[in-house]
Amino acid sequence: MRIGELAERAGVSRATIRFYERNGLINSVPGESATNNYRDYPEDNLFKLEFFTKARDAGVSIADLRDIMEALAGSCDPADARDVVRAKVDELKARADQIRRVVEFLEQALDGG
Amino acid sequence: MRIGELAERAGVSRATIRFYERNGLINSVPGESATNNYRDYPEDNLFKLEFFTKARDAGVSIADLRDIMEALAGSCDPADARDVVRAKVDELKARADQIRRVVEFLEQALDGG
DNA sequence: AAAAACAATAAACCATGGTTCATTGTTTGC
DNA sequence: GCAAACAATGAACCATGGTTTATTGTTTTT
Repeated sequence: MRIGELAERAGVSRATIRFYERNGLINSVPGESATNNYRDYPEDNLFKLEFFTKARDAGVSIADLRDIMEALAGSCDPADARDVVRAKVDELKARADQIRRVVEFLEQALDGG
Repeated sequence: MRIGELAERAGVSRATIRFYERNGLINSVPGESATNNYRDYPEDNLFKLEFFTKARDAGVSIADLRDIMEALAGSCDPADARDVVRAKVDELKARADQIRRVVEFLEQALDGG
């Protein structure tokens, strides 16, 4: 599909898609038309973008997403891939814990105030 | 205490303290010396900075921290204050949920891969 | 066929959250 | 009393994560 359709279906802007592509998060192939150089974005980018949006919301950086996608794509040793992803998972869990502590503090402040 | 001591005890840089102060997160008073214009940072800033560090780590923005501190300082209606803080708590809980979902996805990817 | 919408590319721009630098003045340790 | 460390101020700088703005060319709509 073309970038506009992908953008609309994924709920992100075309500019964001291009930005992600520049940063290696998604990929496109040359379109089949000979008269233009429009790119074709395979269906799986839709799924990826949905994940990226959630993950970005959860505080995962672009760099981390790139690492994760590269690892999951199995470009290298699967054991290495697991390590990369597991490390990110641990970071995320730590972050969730941190949030829990902050929430706890704020709720105590509410009760105490 | 002076900025250097606060910085060291709170584990942040002096520049960060000045940045936070510019942004209304902490406050200082003029020092007692007549020969300089060094500021004095009351003890409670130490506690605040520890909270800010945790909260920033959890993804709370400077603007949110300012709102929260203003609300907790009880500058206005206590009911309003509760609302502000409760709203932030809800946001943080949503963020934690989001992280949980991302972690779940990544763990499934690990199991599936 | 002409206007409106879409696409590619590059560059500039923006907010956030700091950090670094330069300058000037103060205080402290030796 | 003199260098080293500390403080205040302001401005510049940096990374991150996008968004906006040309510019040029293509396609679709009417």
